[in-house]
Amino acid sequence: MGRRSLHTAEELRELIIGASTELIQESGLSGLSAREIARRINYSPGTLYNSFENLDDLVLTIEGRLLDDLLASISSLPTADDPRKQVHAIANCYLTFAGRNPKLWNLLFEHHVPASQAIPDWYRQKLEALMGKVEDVLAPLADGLDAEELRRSARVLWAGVHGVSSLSAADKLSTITADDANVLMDNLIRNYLAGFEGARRQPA
Amino acid sequence: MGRRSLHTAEELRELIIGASTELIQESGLSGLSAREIARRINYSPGTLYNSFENLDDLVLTIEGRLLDDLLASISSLPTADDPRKQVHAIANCYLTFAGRNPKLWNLLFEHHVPASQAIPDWYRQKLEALMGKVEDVLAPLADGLDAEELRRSARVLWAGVHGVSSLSAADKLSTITADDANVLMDNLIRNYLAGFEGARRQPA
DNA sequence: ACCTGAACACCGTTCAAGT
DNA sequence: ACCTGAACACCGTTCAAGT
Repeated sequence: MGRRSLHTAEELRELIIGASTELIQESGLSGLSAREIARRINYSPGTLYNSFENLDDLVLTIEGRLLDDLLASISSLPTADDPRKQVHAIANCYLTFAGRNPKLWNLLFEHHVPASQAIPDWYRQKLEALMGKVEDVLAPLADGLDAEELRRSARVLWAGVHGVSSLSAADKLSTITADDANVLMDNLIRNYLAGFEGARRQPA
Repeated sequence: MGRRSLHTAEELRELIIGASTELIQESGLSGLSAREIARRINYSPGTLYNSFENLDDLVLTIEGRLLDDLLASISSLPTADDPRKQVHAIANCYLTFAGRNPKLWNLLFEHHVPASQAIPDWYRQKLEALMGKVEDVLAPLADGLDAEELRRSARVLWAGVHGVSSLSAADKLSTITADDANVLMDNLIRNYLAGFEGARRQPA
């Protein structure tokens, strides 16, 4: 039929992202298909390739939005009196965010950019911004620790939060006692912070 | 052509598992396909369905072998004098194991059994055995903690180790300073254990 | 009983052809 | 310039037919 121009390039891009997001929410990354996206927005499959290089590109774009949204959530957290509570609050924010839409959140870890191509710079910057938030809340507790160790610890804590969140969501901790993720998360933060705060007194 | 009986049912099963494992090692779960497996073992695609219900069933079988292998590795670890070193040793074992074949190891977390069907009991038992190992090394440091908290802590620590291992392997921690996973892992265990051991002195 | 190969209902991506 | 739809090279799974 040729050109239709029912939507601007920008609108079309949003249409595609919207349909893809819904598809993933319904049935995960494996449920995403170019042909099904096209069906849902009433365009032919080929059209997607005017807006995105390929499905990987599209998925990476959606991942970027997720990171933005989480950063916004974390940024809008009220500041607590106790710095420890701040750390718990961030972890809780992560947990709530991931729990609100598990399949979408999983995208960040299920989807691997082919080893041939590098992770884009804008993606790395979003991660960096998120890590910065964790460093910020950890900083008041890190008195006496050098910057590198603080930086490292923020990443370790983040990884730990991720580990608890993803394994308990996937039911891969074999928790017969039905510990929910919140309890596990609390255990992680509590114990990790105790060691972190005590690090000055007995250096490794 | 009809029946060939070049291999017993058991041999055929192993052939399929072997080819699948290689395929995953080469190109991950997304590189696995029934047709490609069949090509490699010189059978027709349909034959796979005599040995396995479907690809999910096959993948789950491979996951089981992985868990078995890791359990064996952990079990053959020499006992150290310091219980803390034992914990580090297990984490290191995990890291080495995952690092030796990242794409294969990733299977355990990329692959999700469809929500419709339950995780098989034998799978859960393998996880349980692994968790038991962690509990065992944690126990000497847990004096005064109730069994439930020990159980919980083993799972939290395991999740943390997993988080560090997987995020750093996937380059998703945005570690500009090239901290390798070992350093991050050491940070996690050191800080977590400090809190864990101190838990009796200042209860939550 | 075991295995094949065609069949069915799907994929991602490209690109000549149309407007 | 934008979009289509056919084409190409793939999928997982089933099942009648053959030995």
